[in-house]
Formats: sequence, structure tokens, C-alpha cells
Amino acid sequence: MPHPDRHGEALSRMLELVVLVNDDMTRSLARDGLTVSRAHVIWELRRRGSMTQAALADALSVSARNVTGLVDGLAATGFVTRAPHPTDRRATLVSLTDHGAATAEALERGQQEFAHFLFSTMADEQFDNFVDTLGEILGRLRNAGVSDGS
Amino acid sequence: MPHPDRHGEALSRMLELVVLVNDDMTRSLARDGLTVSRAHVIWELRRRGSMTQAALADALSVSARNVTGLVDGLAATGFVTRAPHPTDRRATLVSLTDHGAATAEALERGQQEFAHFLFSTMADEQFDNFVDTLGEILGRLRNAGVSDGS
DNA sequence: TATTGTTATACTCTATAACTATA
DNA sequence: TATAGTTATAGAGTATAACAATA
Repeated sequence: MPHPDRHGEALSRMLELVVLVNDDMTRSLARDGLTVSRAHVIWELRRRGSMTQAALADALSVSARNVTGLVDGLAATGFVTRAPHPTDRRATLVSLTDHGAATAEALERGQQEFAHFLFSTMADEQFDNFVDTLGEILGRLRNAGVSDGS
Repeated sequence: MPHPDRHGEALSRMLELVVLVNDDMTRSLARDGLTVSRAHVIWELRRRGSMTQAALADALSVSARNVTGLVDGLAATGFVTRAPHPTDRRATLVSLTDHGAATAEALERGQQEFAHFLFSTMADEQFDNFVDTLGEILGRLRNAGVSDGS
């Protein structure tokens, strides 16, 4: 087992990674007139098609109140539209506009390029080990919703 | 070089890691009555000692306005105190109270335990590779303040 | 003139609670 | 009764701009 001190160094690097990735996404999305939260909405609509706001709230783990606000913003800037639900007159169907769909594709392309930028020069063995290790760490974090991080 | 598709998978895992680590820190800090931003203030004060608000703004990459708010909150809850700067009468020195210092130590212990929780069962070789790879990725992100992430 | 910190103002994200229209 | 969505309200984090006190 490695020196315990190295564990702290590894965690520091992970925390810096969190910050840098977050900053990078925020900056990059701002160029498309988006925030991280709004991009999540677009992302879900692309993956799963038109949805009611209740379904969006569920998919994004966010309150109904927040969905209203997020959809308000996205509708005002032309990324999504609201339409009455065909059978349930209480509900609203949220869909991507053409602009929203094009943006979703651009986001996906951008993400692919970003992944390439990060990993493409890495040797096979190193890369595989990295992905596996990420998987192990994610497993722990998922199962231990509780812990004692900084 | 690995299949390009695996790059996307690696990035997905990294993004999930960002979310989980963030959630974990938020939940854990809430138990001490802290938020991530306020914990950063305590962290810097522990690392570098008492500082003026201007120095804090610099260290945290945050606006002067924000420092006022953060210090207000931390002072109201007894983690820090404000005192006049001995030589510059414009400035205010922010210091940890005993409670703040004790909290800072607890945060550091918690972070060590968290690192242990994540890494202690890992084989040497895997762990070393992981740390090295994190370093490489951080290097790229630091140097390319610009990129095209999701 | 420049710097330190505060107040004023505003935007985003988050939440709960009350309310309307429907199921 | 229960669900879908909105409005009301609130708190945290972020920011810029104007201002007072001091350098």
C-alpha cells in the first residue's frame, strides 16, 4: 500500500480536477449562452425526447419550481418550447427547438473533442487503468452516500 | 490508442465524479454548519494565517463584495473575527477564532479519512498510475484555460 | 490617484409552501 | 385526494458599480 500521505495528494488532485472541469464547462457553455443547469435540461431532452416538466424535475433531481425557472429561461432564449400535453391537460410538454437541437449536437461534439483532448495521447494501459480506477472510486462514492470528505 | 468511444466513457466518469465529490463535500460540510465557499475561507486562513479581505479575495479568486458576505456569515456564526489592521487603517484582518481553528483541523482530519476511504485498498501500481494520470490531465487543463468541454 | 471595504443592485440556482387547474 | 405547474418568498453564491475612508 502506498504511503498514506500520497492519498492526500491524490485527493488534492481530484479536488483540483473538480474545480477545473467545472470552470471549463461553465466557460465553454457561456459561449453558447448557456449555464450548466440549463445545459443539463437540453442534454436530457436530447437523450430522452420531449418531456413534461414533472419528468424533467425527476430526471434532473430538481424541484418543480426550479424546472419552471429553467424552462422559462430556455424558452425566452429560444432553446425550447412549451406545448400542451395531448392527453393530460394539466401537463406541459417541453421540446427542443431547431436551435436547441442544433445546440445539443454541438454540445455533444464539443464533449467528444474535449474527451479526445484529454485522453488521446495516453497509452492504452495507462488509459485503461485510469478508467477502471475511476469506476472503482465511483462505486464507492455511489454506495457510500455518506462519508467525511473535506 | 484506445477506441475513441472509450474517451467519452472516461469523460462521463470524470463528470460523474465531479458531481458526486461536490455533493459529498456539500453534505459533509453542512454537518459542520458550513458551505463549500465558507469552508474555502477557513481553509485559506488555516494555510496562510490571518489575512486582509483583499488578500482573501485574491486567494479565493472571488470579488471583494463576496468576501464581505462570506466573512459576514462566518463572523456571525463564530468561525472568524475581524480586527483592524495594525498599520493600514483601511484594511481589516480576518482571523480564525478558536472554534474556527478547531473546525479547520477537523476538516483536515476528515479530508485525510476521505482520502483513505477512497484509496487505501488500491494496489500500489494502480494507485501510482492514477495519481500520475491525474497530474497529466491537470497539466492540460491548467495550460488550456480554453477548450470545448460539454 | 489608487486601494480597502461596504452598500446598492442584479442574476442564477436552489428550496418550501400556497394556489389553480386538472385527474 | 393527488398531480402538474405557477406564483410567492427566501437564502446562498456570483458579479459590477458607486461610495467613504484611507494611502
